[in-house]
Amino acid sequence: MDFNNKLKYWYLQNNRELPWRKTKNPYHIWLSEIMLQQTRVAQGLPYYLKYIEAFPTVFDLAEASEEKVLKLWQGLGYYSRARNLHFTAKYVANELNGEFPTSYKELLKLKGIGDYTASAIASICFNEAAAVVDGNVYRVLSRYFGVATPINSTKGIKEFKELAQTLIDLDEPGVYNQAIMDFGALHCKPQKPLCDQCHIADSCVALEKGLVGTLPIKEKKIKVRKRYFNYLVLKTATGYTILNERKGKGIWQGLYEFPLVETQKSIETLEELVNCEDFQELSLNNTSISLFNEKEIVHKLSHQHLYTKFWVIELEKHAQANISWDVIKEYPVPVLIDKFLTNFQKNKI
DNA sequence: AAGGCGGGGGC
DNA sequence: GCCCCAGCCTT
Repeated sequence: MDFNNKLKYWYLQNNRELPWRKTKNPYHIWLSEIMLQQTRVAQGLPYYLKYIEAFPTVFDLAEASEEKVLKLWQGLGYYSRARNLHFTAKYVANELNGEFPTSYKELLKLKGIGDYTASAIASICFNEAAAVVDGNVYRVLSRYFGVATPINSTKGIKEFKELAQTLIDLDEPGVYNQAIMDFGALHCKPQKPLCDQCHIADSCVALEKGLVGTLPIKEKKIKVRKRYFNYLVLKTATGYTILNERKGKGIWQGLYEFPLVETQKSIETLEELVNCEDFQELSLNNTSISLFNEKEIVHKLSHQHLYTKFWVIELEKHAQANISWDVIKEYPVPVLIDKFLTNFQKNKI
């Protein structure tokens, strides 16, 4: 049997039952593929179900507010995916009459759709022989064929795409693509792969040469930056606070947060906080300020560690405090803020 | 070509 | 602590 038939045979017996596997509706497939970028199936699945329910068609998604789209995405991370998703939904609904493009080449032009996602949609929905290369495919191919080219180098990306393209099943490209990904996710896993019960182990180069633990090869490690956040949680006597939308390029674009005082190192005293320029700009006088979390909260992103303190500020009124505590949970916020809100409101009762 | 972008889970 | 996850976009 060929490599592709062996994988399809494995898939026949071992595939996961997932909601997006019951359909070829490009809207559903697109939604699932965007959500699963750099995301485990277990984490993405509940979001997929929420989205299908809230936005049954691409028109529903197109008509939704950006805030609603981000709110339902809250917690899934990489929020540019949600913004691009919304942009593309509007484009497909308004410019393409709700019909997704039907080829790899055309799909690739849509915002938020790269090589992987265009290949996935084209193969699954339209039977086009476009090979997907995701983290699973890199691992399976590098091990089975003993390819040591770094998977995140320009050369490696090209090489693995070409190799994958020579292997794809021409009759059922969509099934084959999902088969190799499921095989990578469930069987040829990063840690503790199931080599002793693998049906293609006899022709696996990595197993033969003892390279299963070292392949695939990835170069460059990301550096983690430390940041020190102080959030000013206002509480007016009438029950209002301030939330700001994060703009610009950094993390959490489009999400909301309390007024932020960022410093170069951890703030230890109230006096230090009050002397910060960003604090003084809010002109808070006659207030009572207390530190909510005695122990700094460390919120870890893949490339930043955020050392965070929440300062609760009670005051009579404030010109900018226009968000009622009653509706604060309707705003899309980072997980860091959401966890605080849960704790804060629990303690109050 | 390199860097930025979340959050969770496994070990 | 480190690595990885159905990657993409910007510079």
